[in-house]
Amino acid sequence: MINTHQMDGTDFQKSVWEQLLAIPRGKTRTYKQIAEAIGHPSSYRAVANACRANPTPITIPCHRAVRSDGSLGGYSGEGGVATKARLLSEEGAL
DNA sequence: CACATGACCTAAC
DNA sequence: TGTTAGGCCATGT
Repeated sequence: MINTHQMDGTDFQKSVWEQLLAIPRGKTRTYKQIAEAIGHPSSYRAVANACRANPTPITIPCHRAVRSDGSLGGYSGEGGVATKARLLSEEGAL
């Protein structure tokens, strides 16, 4: 288990990261769904920013966040969206 | 405090 | 199906 509360960032970001960690392996959630999950249904923009501001893409499965259209969106980690697509493919979410 | 940024969303053409 | 335009919110400068 990982304590997001000991990481750097605002409470909002911590909440977002917590939801990301709550996403089961092989599954994907839209940014808007995450926004609703943390109690900020209209902050989907900030949610995407929180993911981008994610300090540890390794510890946090930020690659499980996709767009409502089904597009991958983006990825700040190494390899960019290419790595994101590969990770999802490895997990069977693609 | 005001402006600019971004891994977005929805509707309209 | 692809593109354009407007709205939306937390963060950083």
